[in-house]
Amino acid sequence: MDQPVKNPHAARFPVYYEPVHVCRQSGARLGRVHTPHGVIETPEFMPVGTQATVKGMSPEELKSMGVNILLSNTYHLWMRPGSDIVREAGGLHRFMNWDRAILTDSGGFQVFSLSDIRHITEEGVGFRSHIDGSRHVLTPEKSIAVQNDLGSDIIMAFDECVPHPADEAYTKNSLERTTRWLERCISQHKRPDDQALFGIIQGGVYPHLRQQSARAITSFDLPGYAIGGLSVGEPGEVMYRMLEATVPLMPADKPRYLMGVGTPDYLVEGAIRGIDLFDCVLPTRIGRNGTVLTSHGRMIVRDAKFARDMRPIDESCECYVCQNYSRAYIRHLIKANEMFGLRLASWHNIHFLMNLMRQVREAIKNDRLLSFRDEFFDRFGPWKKKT
RNA sequence: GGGGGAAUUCCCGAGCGGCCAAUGGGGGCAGACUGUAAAUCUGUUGUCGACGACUUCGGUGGUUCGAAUCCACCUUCCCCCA
Repeated sequence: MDQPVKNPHAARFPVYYEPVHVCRQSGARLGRVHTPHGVIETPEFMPVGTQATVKGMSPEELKSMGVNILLSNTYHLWMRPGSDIVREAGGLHRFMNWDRAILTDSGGFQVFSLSDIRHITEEGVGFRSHIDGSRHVLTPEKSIAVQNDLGSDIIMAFDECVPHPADEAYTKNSLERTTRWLERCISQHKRPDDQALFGIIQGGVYPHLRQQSARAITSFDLPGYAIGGLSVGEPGEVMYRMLEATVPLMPADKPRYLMGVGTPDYLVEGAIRGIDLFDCVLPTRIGRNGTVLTSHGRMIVRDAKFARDMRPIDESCECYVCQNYSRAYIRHLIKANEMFGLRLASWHNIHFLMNLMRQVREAIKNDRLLSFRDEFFDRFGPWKKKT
């Protein structure tokens, strides 16, 4: 049978948080997020599969690395193939042959990333399709309806991911609109028994706005909450301060998700500040573009200096890629535009981050996450190279 | 044997008297990438003691104040006719 229920929300929500341990050294928390498609040990990283696939990777390969939850996207699947088709396929899990948990983003990030081809109003966001230029309006109601069709375990409220920099007035106005949109999302949600709706806290780089948003969003009784609008170009220190201003206002008995975060330093620092879930395109994107993660930092394996380097990407890595292929071979494949090279680089990078999170959880369990951070980054070095 | 065309910086290929170290691709080199309009994008790619100088556009001579660009010959390649 299931784990013993330690959380009062278990009876009310399809997704709930089970606390396991709090690191006495850092205050970071170890836990389990229960979903209709399995349990996720947290803190955890979610690979991104925007178009119902983690680019280049099969579900079996992801499972072999211990991936228990991945992220997909409302906007993209709405545009193509259309949420009706996914619904007819039996839902996103069956459509993409993934029987573990799925979280879908609401399209809120596309309000940010497609800023050149969209227009925001109180009603919603008008988009020109990035595929064929046709006009569409994504509203909170539409986003939730699409996500209800997709059938993901965790669905996200429709928000505006505010760009950086944005002035205080704009940020405040936007966050308040995002809060009003949340109410509409909740009203529209038709599957609260098997899909958990998470609200998203905004507020840009202004601590008091972050707090205003956190209070407003968490005043709605939802199964989980996310922090959005960070990691959009602001300095790392600013992001950490925003987390410190926000996380304490988020309920301790519900999952906390930091959206779009990604680099090893942000993952560890986020965990230290009480975050449970992260997602990022980073491992697959930089992999496809020729960069791999190693215990000694980033390595642009595409570079000429690896042409005759027969060592694995990371000599201390136990992943399938490092057990079987050399830097020279992967560099060759990428230079030659062979898809297998893109796959191998993505594969290793996902493994690297999954493994990092395993180590983070182990460190929390042993009350030594701060020590682990220092040891890890002593070798890894800064993400941004000093110039 | 006769007639016509072409040779450009690593490759392809623009340029057809000065604004040309020479457009544009490719390739090479380097960098970026954070809820994916991304197998994408950006920079760079003759040499040097380098906001200037020097050597380059098949070769050799020539015309001109000045040539990758015009002329002559040579070399190589391609096409057509016999």
